[in-house]
Amino acid sequence: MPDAPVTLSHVAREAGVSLATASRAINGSATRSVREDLRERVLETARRLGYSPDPSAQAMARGRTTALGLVVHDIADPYFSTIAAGVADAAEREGLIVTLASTQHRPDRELAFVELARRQRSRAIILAGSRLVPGEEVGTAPAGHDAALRDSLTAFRDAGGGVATVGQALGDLPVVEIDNAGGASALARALHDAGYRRFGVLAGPARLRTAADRTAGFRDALAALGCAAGDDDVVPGEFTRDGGYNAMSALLDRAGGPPEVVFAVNDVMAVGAMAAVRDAGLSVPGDVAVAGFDDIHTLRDVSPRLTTVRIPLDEIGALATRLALGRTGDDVAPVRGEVVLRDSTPLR
Amino acid sequence: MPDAPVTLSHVAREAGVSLATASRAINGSATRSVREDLRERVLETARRLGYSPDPSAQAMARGRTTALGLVVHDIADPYFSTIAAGVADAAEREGLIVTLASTQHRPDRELAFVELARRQRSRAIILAGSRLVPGEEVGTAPAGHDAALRDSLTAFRDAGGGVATVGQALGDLPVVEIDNAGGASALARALHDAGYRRFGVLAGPARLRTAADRTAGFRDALAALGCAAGDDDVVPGEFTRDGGYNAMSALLDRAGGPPEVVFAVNDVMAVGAMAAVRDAGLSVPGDVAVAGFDDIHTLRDVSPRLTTVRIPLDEIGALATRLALGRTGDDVAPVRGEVVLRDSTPLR
DNA sequence: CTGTTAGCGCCTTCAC
DNA sequence: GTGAAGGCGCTAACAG
Repeated sequence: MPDAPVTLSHVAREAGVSLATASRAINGSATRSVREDLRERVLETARRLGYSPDPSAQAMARGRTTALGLVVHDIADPYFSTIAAGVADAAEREGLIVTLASTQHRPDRELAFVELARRQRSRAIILAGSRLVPGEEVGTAPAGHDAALRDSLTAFRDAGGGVATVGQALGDLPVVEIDNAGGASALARALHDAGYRRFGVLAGPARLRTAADRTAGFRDALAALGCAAGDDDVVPGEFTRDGGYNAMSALLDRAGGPPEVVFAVNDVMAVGAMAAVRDAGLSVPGDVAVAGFDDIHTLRDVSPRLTTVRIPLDEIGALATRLALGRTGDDVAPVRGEVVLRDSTPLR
Repeated sequence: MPDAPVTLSHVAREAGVSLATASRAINGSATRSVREDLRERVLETARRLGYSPDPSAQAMARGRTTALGLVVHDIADPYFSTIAAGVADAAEREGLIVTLASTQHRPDRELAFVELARRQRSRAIILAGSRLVPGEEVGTAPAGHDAALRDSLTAFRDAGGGVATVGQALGDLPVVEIDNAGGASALARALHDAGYRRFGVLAGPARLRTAADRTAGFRDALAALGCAAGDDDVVPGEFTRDGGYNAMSALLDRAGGPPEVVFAVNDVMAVGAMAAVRDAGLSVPGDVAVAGFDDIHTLRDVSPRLTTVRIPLDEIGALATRLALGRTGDDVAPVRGEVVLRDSTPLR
């Protein structure tokens, strides 16, 4: 099976028709149509010759590609890989090719990839992962990063490209808006109902909106219930297993003993936190109860089973894809979390 | 910021040079070079006009793209997402764009994507995920599937494309060869050393080479030690959490009581298996010890901590990328597993 | 060293 | 309904 790239003109010649007819037969022009028998013949020889169109050539002729750019913070993180699975599936259904960028949490790479996708004339761009908290844009996040991203994506959109962000809105771009604050509030209330009164929070990275919103939602609800978590009970950390481990360790080392229950702002951190509790010779939930956020599928079976806020990550990818492609009426797709109480936070 | 795609000819005209010179200045042709002052001038106007080349046009003119195709069974599976992270990182370093295909375990989509990547003139293709066991290719796997895949990839390679497979070899294509059988054998010996004598195996899908190799490696080592697992003790199942859960449930329902230790051929199944044990009112490792394979990072903290065979998944992605790009001398990169004994299989 | 000229593979007016 | 011809943006021989 040698590789003499069979082109449209091969097919046309072989089928005894013109290039134009072959083209119209194979992807059905909007304006012109082709006589049935010719169409048949072209399709048949195309199949026989193993023809398939060159995406680059089509892209150039049409002025737009068939690519869908997906930008995530870290594809190894189950949060993102689950979303990516949804995107990949929906994109395949739409006949689009997914180009993936895993930025490893470096905002500059986020922007660089968006620019790349733009000049590649991608069909659409999906930007997953938290935006930044205004004013906290330091270090790896150049000031104005999100603004630059917004401008670039807006220009892309004005030029006819599809855009969707996942998490929180960026400008007035289409968004799958996750109710992080609301979910965390609901969790706080549920834990309060379960009898907990002394709370700790593993707050994640302060500069990430997602982490900040979950933390704020949780603390606000607690305050409303009259048992606010003090600042000492809120420990920042990375959005990772180790971040959760370290933050929980810090909380345990604190004078005054551990809180009754600790809310880690995502499941991955929660699992790290549980490990820290055990390594300290304590037990979950005996000594400290633990709750997370996301309901990551592969983490659902940790022991004790983890209380969390379920986010339909698998659907979010498909939703974002539809949104980016303008398949939905609205430009905002709200997604709510659902509190799932499990063994890691028994009634108290 | 409107989006009037500025092309090379705009830049050339504006800089007062020919199209060819502009092209050479911007990309640096291999053969020709450009006078310093002209180059300077072209680059400057390019920057000023916000020019950036159209990848599709370049692809067409050059006959090759800058895309790296990555094919996985399921990007939501941590095994693959970890590999993908490595690939994404290495590809970015090489200036390549990753196009992702998540086939959802459908072999036909695997082939379809490879063909797509070929006609797209991708720079390289990385095929991750298990090959099939010869003779077991039924159902969703048309007979000869792997052969077709091999032929297609070989043709791609002969035409100058880079190829790497991950897991086991496919024809004589470059491969990151994971020693699944050896790792499983070592695990069997380690468990035997730890005092276990009655073994069960959650064997995964019989048609997948990876699952079959791990199962065979484990059983062979046991046989050599004189305490072979009977066929009744080997239960097939899906390569997922639910697959592990169901297979373990079946094992527990069996007359004669559970084995002392159960080897699940991957960590995800092992976690499902643990859940099944608990749901049956038994404990791990008190009633049944459990071991897995892969050492998935996010699963490292399940309780009890999971004994497994560690595979350096994060490095494998980078390795496969280098291999596909011919950055390494050899065409075979062997990867061995390392047994990691943890709390889920205490000394007995 | 620079400019001119063909294409790359396909789509799409435009005539027929 | 069909074919011929031009052009998408860029590169790579070719001349000069």
